[in-house]
Amino acid sequence: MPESAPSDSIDIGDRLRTARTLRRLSQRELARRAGVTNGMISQIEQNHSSPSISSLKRILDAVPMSMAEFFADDFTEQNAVFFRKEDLREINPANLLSKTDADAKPFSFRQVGDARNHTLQMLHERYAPGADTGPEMYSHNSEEAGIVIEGTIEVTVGDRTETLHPGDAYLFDSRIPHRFRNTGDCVCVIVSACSPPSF
Amino acid sequence: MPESAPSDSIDIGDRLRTARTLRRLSQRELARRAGVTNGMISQIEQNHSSPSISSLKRILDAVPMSMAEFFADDFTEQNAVFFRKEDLREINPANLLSKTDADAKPFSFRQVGDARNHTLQMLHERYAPGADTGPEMYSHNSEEAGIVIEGTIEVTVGDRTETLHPGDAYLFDSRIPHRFRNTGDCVCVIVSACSPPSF
DNA sequence: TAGGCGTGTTTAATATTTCAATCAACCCTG
DNA sequence: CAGGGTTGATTGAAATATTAAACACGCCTA
Repeated sequence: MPESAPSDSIDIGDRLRTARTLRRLSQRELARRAGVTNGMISQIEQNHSSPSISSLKRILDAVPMSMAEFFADDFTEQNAVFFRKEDLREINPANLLSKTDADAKPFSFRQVGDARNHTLQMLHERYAPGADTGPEMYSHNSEEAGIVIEGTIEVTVGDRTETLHPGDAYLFDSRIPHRFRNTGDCVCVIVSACSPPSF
Repeated sequence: MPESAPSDSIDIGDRLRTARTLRRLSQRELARRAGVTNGMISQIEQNHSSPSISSLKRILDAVPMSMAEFFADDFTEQNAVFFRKEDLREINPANLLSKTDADAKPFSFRQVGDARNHTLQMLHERYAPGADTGPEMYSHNSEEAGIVIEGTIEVTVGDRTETLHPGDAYLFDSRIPHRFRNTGDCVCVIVSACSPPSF
């Protein structure tokens, strides 16, 4: 009757409990959906029994969560729901090596969570006055959208150009060449989303 | 006594057998390393029993393979060792949308396998005459190296510039700005490696 | 405070996995 | 062809997972 998982083994119990509580399911509710007993869920979560693959599969299907997700190394991070401002990760490659603060750079793209684990990528973007992404050669096969929060930005998509102000928004197929230019004299902030992720 | 895995379930048996034979292990050898019986391996591979997590973990540790790898969706591809020329995937974003053959483009980067699953990325690169990556803004935190196979290429790393000929090679920290230009009049082919992967 | 409803946990019975041993087939080599 | 090596598959006994039901606790309301 193992009480806690040995160090070289995965703590199945903890993982299952985390997965379950993240979805705000009770043991009974999850058990009902999975077609197993609540007692079994309890035993597994306490590492009092090591479920068979078929059992774990049925349970995870009810969460729902894939086996691959369940056993992924960065389990908790991958399932995070809330992110503090300072936890948004800068993904503009040009900013990564520099010691100077990203705020001093022409643009900064801060990503919510880790897009590699999701089909939706959300960015907090910041364009300094004069910043210009240039004609975008990188045309990922996605859709992207955004809303201007602060400042103004000139957006070019295909042959159409508009200057957007706070509250304005855009939505287009990423395959169309696109370009962002801050033609104003103050910082522009945008919240954008892209699906599937482009980085 | 289930004979074959139902469609909504994972074929554990097949996966384990694939993992085992990929490493050229016999059921008995794997069993010995894992500290289980060969009969058990046999039963699992035939889907005559659904192993407990702890058992599967012990077995996979002996392969060795992580649970996450085992349950990854692209199981066989991820463990591929040999790749035919035509299976190298183009990763130059500018080439992906175009219907015209990548060979007509200024550059083509063909990746061996899927770098996302590895810490080493190898590319078969092709530069048309006049092709120029431009001053590389993307400075990933990696090391990269390459050998020129065919043609000539002018490589700039930091403040040093050299023109390399077949057989010549380079090795540098990717954080240093770098640029590749084909100043010759014929195609240049390079085999390069990068670790960790940059795309 | 009693009663109902919600948790998660425990327990004895049952179903399944796992072990140890055996079986059957194949490939060598003498 | 016999003998010893390998391989993977099978079988009844032992160990373990899973079930169904009871248990214990907290929370609300009458």
